[in-house]
Amino acid sequence: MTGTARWVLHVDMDQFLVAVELLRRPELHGLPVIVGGRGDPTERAVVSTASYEARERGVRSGLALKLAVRRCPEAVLLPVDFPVYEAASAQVMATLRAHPGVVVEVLGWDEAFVGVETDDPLTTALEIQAEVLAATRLHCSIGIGDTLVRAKVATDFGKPQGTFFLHRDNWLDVMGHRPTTALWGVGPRIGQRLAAIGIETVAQLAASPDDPLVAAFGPSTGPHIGRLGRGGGRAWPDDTPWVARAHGRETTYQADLLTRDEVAAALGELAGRVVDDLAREGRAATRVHLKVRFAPFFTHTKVRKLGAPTMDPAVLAETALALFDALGDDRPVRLLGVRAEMQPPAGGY
DNA sequence: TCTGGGGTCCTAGGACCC
DNA sequence: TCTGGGGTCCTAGGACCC
Repeated sequence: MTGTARWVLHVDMDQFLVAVELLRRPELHGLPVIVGGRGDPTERAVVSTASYEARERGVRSGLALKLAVRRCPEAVLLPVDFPVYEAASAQVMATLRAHPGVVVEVLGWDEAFVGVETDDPLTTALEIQAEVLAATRLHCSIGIGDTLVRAKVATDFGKPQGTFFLHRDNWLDVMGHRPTTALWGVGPRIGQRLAAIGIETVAQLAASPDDPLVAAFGPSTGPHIGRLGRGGGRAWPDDTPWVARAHGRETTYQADLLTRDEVAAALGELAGRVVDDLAREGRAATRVHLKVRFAPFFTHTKVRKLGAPTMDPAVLAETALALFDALGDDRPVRLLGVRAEMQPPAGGY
């Protein structure tokens, strides 16, 4: 037997929300299916997940439902059903943790990093795919890498229902010619700013010294982006239980809010829900954030430290309304959000 | 033409203190 | 009257992720 090594598997469920819906609606198999909002294309909402058939018609996550049905009029539209997906997700994660000798770091509803020590990570990946399928009747793709970033990026090349390897020896062969935005953690804005300093591709980023990156992005983000380009960074998952830093609630209103009274009532309702979330965990708020999107398109965020940590929804709502008034803007309100940062638990995060 | 709702982490710049 | 360096806290906002 050859020596074992540590590998990171990135397990990602295929078209997760749609796949869960197909379990209870098998007759929809092979059809363009879209899960989003309340399933009503006339409402303000976006696509959460589209089936592969719908993706072929140009429907993507984040696309407005109105536009999605215009692109794919024959699509079957389903409302988002959170409790069902949460239950399926819990089943998936429990299946991963049941594999002998693994360390599991959950990334979201439908994905997780799995650390394994083995001389044959591909066999482990195939075993995990089979175990998840047997337990949940759901398919997943698995990226295998020697770092978290490489495993995460690899998954897309394995979709659907496949696997893909990315490690230090093939990273630049596979990724070098691609735009920097192909990296996990490099979005359109950072991509633009990299291009402005002459870095267009992953290979160019990987070859860049830290200095210009620090100058452009700061002492922490700069070197971090450079590491992303080399596929470097953390090489082992962290299974420490997750502790929330903040809780927030936001709502897009189907009809814009036009008066201060409407805004006040909406803030009271949002603040009440935030307070419920905090109370459930026995946590105290330290700062309140208000997010407002005016019609059309303009987002404004305000932050204020509370005089004393509070879990009184009236105080939270008053604080948020004071912040709103301070904006001094009387345009129609399309979205409101209230978020509370929380005191760290004893012992810190 | 229309853009959800839940989060995380980082930076810039000003205030304030020693 | 003008001038420091360093540190910390706070506000406001940016960017990214699923």
